[in-house]
Amino acid sequence: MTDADSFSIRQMCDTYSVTPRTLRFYEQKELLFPVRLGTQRLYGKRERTRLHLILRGKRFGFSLEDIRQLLDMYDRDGSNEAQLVRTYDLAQDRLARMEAQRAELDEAISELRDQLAQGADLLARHRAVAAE
Amino acid sequence: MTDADSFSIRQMCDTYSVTPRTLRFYEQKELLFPVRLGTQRLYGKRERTRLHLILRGKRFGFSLEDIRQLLDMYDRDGSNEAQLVRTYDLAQDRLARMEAQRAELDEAISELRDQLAQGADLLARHRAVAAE
DNA sequence: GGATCGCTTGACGTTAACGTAATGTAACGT
DNA sequence: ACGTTACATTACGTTAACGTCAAGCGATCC
Repeated sequence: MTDADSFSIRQMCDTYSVTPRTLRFYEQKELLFPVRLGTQRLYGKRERTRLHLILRGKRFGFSLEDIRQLLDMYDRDGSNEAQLVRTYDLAQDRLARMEAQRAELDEAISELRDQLAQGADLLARHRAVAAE
Repeated sequence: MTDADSFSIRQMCDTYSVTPRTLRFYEQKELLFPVRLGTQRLYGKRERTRLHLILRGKRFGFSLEDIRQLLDMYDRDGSNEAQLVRTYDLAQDRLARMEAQRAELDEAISELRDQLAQGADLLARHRAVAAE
């Protein structure tokens, strides 16, 4: 921790439960851009939130390439309007997809709940028979 | 459509937007078990709901192996109690994970919404400047 | 000053989830 | 009978996302 609040690669790995190889891989794929102190990597606040978003994206089944585009969206310059509008549209699209995903997830959850209720029922009857 | 409501492989592909290769692959991995009429595959109602669940699972980032175990859960015999209990526990575990995922998804959605609001703001100011 | 520790950079290996190409056969129209 | 269509099997190829292994550098501990 040379400077202010920078993490070493090890601290990152421990904090986020990933391997060094994974972090270097993400860097190579231009998902992360740690500062270099000599040869070492230093991960500031920005890189940490980025990693957070990456891992979350993965849990939702997005590919790293998808995620990279999402991340790019997060820190666009906003200097020219066309660019800005394009980014905005992209984000809206993404939002719509995530809301759809949530609807589906809700459906899946309630189905699973039914399934569980049936299972509990079956178990109860099974025990009733066994107890006679 | 030889019998009652069986789908051919092509009908399946068209209905669910997958390739024949994918269906055969799922069969090889024991996720689907179409009936054979001679050499042809016939997909009944059961196989169709299974495929539906498979595709949904994929969209949530589950691996095929994960999904296979889930599917097995759906049509267990329930003959012996130990088995039944194990299945029940597994399902509860799965439910917990999905609910966690939903919470995370909600978080991600509201973050994205904030992001969008900021974007709209930036755009508005950008235009205000340009209009003077 | 030698060993260890933590990090580095290649480079090749691995697994999942299919794609693709080659070849074969069963049914069907003409 | 023949060609086309629709399906089949077998087998090798591909991409993403890392794992693993080899070899080297820089600081630190003894």
